[in-house]
Amino acid sequence: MIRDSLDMLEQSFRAWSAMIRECCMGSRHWEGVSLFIQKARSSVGFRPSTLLMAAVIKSCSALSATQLGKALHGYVLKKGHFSSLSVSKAMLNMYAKFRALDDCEKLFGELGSCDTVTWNILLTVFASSMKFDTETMGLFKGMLIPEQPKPSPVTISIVLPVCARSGDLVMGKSVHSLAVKSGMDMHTLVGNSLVSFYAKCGQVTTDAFTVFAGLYEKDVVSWNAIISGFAENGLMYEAFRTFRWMLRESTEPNYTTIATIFPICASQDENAALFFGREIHAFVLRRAELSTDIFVCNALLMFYLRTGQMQVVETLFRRMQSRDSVTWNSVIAGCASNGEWSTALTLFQKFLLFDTVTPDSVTFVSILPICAVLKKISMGKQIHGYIVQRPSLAEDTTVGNALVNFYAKCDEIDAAFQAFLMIPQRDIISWNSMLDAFVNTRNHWKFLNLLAWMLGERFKPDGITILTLINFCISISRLMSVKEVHCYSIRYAHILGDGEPTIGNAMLVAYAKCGDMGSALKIFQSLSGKRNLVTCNSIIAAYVDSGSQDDAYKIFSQMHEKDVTTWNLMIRVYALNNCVNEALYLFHEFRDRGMEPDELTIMSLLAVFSQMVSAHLLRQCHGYLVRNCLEDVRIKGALLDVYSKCGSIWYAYNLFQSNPNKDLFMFTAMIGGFAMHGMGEEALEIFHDMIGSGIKPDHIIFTSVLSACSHGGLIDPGLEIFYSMEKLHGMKPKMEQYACVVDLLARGGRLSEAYSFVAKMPIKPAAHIWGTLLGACKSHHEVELGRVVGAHLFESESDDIGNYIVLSNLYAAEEKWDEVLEMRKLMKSRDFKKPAGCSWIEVERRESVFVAGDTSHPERSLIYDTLLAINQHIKEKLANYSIESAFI
DNA sequence: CTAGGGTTAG
Repeated sequence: MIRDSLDMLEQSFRAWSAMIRECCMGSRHWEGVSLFIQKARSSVGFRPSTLLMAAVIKSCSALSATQLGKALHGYVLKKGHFSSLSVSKAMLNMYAKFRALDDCEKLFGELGSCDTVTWNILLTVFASSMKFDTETMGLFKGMLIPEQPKPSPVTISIVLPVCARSGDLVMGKSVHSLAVKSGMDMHTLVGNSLVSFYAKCGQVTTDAFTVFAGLYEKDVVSWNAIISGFAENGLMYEAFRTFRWMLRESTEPNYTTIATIFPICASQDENAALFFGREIHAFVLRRAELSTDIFVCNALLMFYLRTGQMQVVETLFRRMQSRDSVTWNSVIAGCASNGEWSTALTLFQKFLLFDTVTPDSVTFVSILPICAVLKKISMGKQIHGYIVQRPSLAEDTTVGNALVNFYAKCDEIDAAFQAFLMIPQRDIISWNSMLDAFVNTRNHWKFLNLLAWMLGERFKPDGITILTLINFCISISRLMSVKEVHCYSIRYAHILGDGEPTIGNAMLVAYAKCGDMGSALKIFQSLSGKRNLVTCNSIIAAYVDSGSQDDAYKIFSQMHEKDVTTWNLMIRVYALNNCVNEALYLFHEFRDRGMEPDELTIMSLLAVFSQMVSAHLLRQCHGYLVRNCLEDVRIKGALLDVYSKCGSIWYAYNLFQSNPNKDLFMFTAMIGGFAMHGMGEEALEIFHDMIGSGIKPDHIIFTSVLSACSHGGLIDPGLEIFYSMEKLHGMKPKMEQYACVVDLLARGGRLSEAYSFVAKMPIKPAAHIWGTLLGACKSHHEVELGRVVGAHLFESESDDIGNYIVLSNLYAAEEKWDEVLEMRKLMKSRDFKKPAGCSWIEVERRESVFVAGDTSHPERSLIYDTLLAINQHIKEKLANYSIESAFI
């Protein structure tokens, strides 16, 4: 009776075991594991076989169920009847898949005896974590001791990629010789790994090809390895040739071959890319097993994305039978790099609703920059919330980096730093991103602290860190720091190292911006062999900033390739130096070459029009802007500014009023316009409107509004505004604002008040402030104060000749001839000469220039007669009107 | 245990 029951139980156990094994082997992992747990819990006498246990552990590993895995481990230890190595190996594999390094090592240590496969598994775990390359190689060396199991071809193929990614050619070669000694080098697997290894170390044409050519039996992997080796080293032609050779040898390409050869096509120039790409597309279509393969379809998609053929992409994407996360990620990223950001976002939302595949780390790394570009801040935060809930995403370094950059680009520097702190394993990109964010937000101390922390953590700065450091130097504009970074990068071969001139370019810009043109030029010369467009544009920009128009033009004329930036710079320097004709001529040449102006071109052009005071050209330009939709707020601000400079203040005001979303620039330009036209009341009114609408004022707009007050004679309202700067807006006035107040008081005749204001200034008054005061003394006939102010002025060694003349004229007007003589002597001793007054006019495309005292113009008698007549006319008119009414 | 796809800093 009992015996029968036991038999029945035994039979039932056997049936259960069979069922569970069937599930596990048939990829019905969840079912298998659930059944197992159910049985193990309910039946005390259940003794699963070693084979069954191994199968269940494998399923658990396939399910990525970490907790369940640990429970199974506990169960195995408790039961203790599993003698075979296969259970331990399955367990090791499981922990390997979970990336649980410690558990793996512990388990490995507990194993009494182990075989090569066990070693291989442990090696795989170490090799897969990227951080333990030295440890992996140490482990491998431990295997070479005589009593340990011999390395197999698989072992070699595990350690060689480790050597490759740490760039350790010597180590790889010793692995190679080990393989030769043990006769494994003819093994295809070993050969393939060697080909990949040598190719990754830049030795494709030599070592890699020798190994490849010597392979006794080449499989499709061998071909793929050498083809991608050529491709990685930029040898596209060789890659293609080998691909054709492969077809001739009648080796059937597989999905990897296609996925390798397609990106090569895309990297060719446009025509070649499409030619080769379509050829391979056709090749794929002829083979059913390739055209339905998701790898191949993804490669196809990526090819058409990279060549910008969005129509084809759409069709392919729609027709794909199954899509995986790579499909979605490629299309999302591809749309973004083709500038179709909103499409990318829509696709992402569709992906979230797509239930069979879920977004992974790459999805978020791609989508966060798009949120930043489109300023979808709340969406980015929602995504952050989604990430936080999933440890596999939250612990991913690349996702963390993307979050840091997202917050940094959205001006949420604190959130960016929080995200940075949350990254468990920071890499060089994490540090560089955070450093860059601190530079861009001018958090100089935080930047320095972070840099110190980074170096303390033994992170070696790379080229991008250097670029960030250079930007920091520019930001604090300290020449000594630039030199320090320069020395550092020389020591670490960042400048002379690789072929890229990027760091040299940045260094050039930094020297120029810190005022050391000599060093900037030296860098430019040292880059001679590898200058690119950016190098030339940078040196031109440096010349433009220092006003050296001729030097800029010398570089400009020697450049065989120019982009919009090049032209913009050259047009700008002409505009800055009042060379309006050259600027316009250059602009026409630019247009004749079929190039399209951008915002910066227009800004330079507007500066030209404001020099020319040509409302007519300005209206033409305005028309062009409207037709080409080039109307961002900054351009509108500039347009408004130039309209008012050309005297069309009501045109400017209309433009201002018609703009529904006015920003600080708009208000600044409008107030500046009113200031220029002496319309202080109007300026004040819109300034108060602006404050009321919640826009935060900056130093520049205070300068504008103060100068409006001073030109409009609104002394007390001006003073009130000045004091509100610190009281209401918490801003410390700078030299410009002090100068405005001095002008305000002096112009209004409150000279002694102006003088005591200057005397009480918390910063040392600049020479031009004394100059302003002196000018006012002249207009208000204040000789005594003029003398005092003059003393201050010449003490500060001003080289502005205007001041000497003003003071001299002041003395002259009061008939103080001795002092006049004194001034002339002083001017002579300082070797000043007054430049001749000059004016010019353009009539029917011909320019006429007039210099004081010059009578060389062919039509001078007509001109001077007309001038006389006009003067007469004005005098008659003025007799009838007050001066004020003439300006209304 | 073995080649191989998509992403982030300038």
